[in-house]
Amino acid sequence: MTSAKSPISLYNTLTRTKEPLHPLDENNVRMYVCGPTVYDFAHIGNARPVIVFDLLFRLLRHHFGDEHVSYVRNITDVDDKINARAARDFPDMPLNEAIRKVTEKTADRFVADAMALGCLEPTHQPRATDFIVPRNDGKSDMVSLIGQLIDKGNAYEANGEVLFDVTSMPDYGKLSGRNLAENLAGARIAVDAHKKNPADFVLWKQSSADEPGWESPWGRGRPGWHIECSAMSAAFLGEIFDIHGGGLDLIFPHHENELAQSRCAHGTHAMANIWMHNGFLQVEGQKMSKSLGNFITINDLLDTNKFGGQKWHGRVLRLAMLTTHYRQPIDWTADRLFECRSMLYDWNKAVFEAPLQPVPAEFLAALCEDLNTSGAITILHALAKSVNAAATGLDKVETAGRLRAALEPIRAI
RNA sequence: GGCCACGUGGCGGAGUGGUGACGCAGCGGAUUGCAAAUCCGCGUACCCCGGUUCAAUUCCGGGCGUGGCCUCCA
Repeated sequence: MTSAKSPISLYNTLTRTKEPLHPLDENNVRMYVCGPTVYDFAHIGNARPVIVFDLLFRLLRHHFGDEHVSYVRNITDVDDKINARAARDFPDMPLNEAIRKVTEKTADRFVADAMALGCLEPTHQPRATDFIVPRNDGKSDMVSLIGQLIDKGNAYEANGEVLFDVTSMPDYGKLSGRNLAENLAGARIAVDAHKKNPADFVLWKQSSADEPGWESPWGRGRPGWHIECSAMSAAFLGEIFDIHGGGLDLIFPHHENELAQSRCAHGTHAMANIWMHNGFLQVEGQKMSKSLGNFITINDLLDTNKFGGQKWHGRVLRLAMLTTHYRQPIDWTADRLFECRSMLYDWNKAVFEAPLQPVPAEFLAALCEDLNTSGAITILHALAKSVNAAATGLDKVETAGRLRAALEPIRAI
């Protein structure tokens, strides 16, 4: 009776329903989340998946045991945007050196931001550049994966590129609900002459002498965007794992293509069993963009007065992000931050130094229901109220301990 | 144009086929020397139009609005 846990149920983009989580291996529950491309400081929109999936990571750890959950969040440090940024910011430096400067600085900042937001370090935080060419330890790599796809007839070489042939996979498009034929009929896709099919996407492209490149059977080049996640997820989580997460915008093409690559290369029926996607964020009712001047980085919020006229503690940002269900759109406003700050203030006051109690079951139950953070917050309010209203010191301490358990170890909120 | 979400009280935001979650702000009261803190009470919300139903905010259809994706954007 000690572990009368609620089952965890999660909304699966693949099936468009909420499903109970049945891990392939309860001793190693595996989750992969697409991390940042490190060409610029992470903005507040980037923070959403970081926080949401950290919450899920914590919930899984609580549920299955800290040692029984593997969470991989990659860092994409090879990308043409990075190259462009490096050339812009360090015009006098050799490109490779400039790139390293950009990616290291940005990646460090990202890791620091995530920590400030109360996130645990993922179990593994691989960098794409370490998984391009075959490795000494035999972990999955991009070049080998591409080779397998060619061997199996899912990819072809053309015009110096290696392309994935989408027609080689009968149910390509299932995740994003896209019908290949309809897409083609739309004719809004620029057709590259060397592609067999306009929807075919790049696995490997050649690099010019001044672009970063790695040796491969198809010449010196660099990987396409999607293949890195196929390689890194397989490297740490195997061919099929439990949960794959990311932002809504990644469903197509990124996740669709990742899934196609992995399944075809491995000959599996699935890449991940549950695909989760967080909703988008707006700032003060508007789409966030540099041209509107409302582009705001995590660092701006933590360390400057640019938003709401003051700095914000990471816990306030975390709570603000979780007041709205992760699949809903969220409007990021200063009012929200002020409100969340006062909520935290009230809870912290109620908690004082009470010894920890077990995490309240109702609280966990809310989170188990597809991360119903609003429901969980309601429980916290109720607990804080009980603490304040408790007649005896004993009740007060006990309830405060339960509140503290919800606030601290799980740091669900 | 195609596909997909979403639309709840002043604000934020869950949820549900049938007695108005929860929080913030506001108002009234209790307590308090005053204040703070705390507690109690107060709001008759679910975009519009049809349909199904004894009953719809909740299901179905249409409309309007907002947002997203449609090749590298979380």
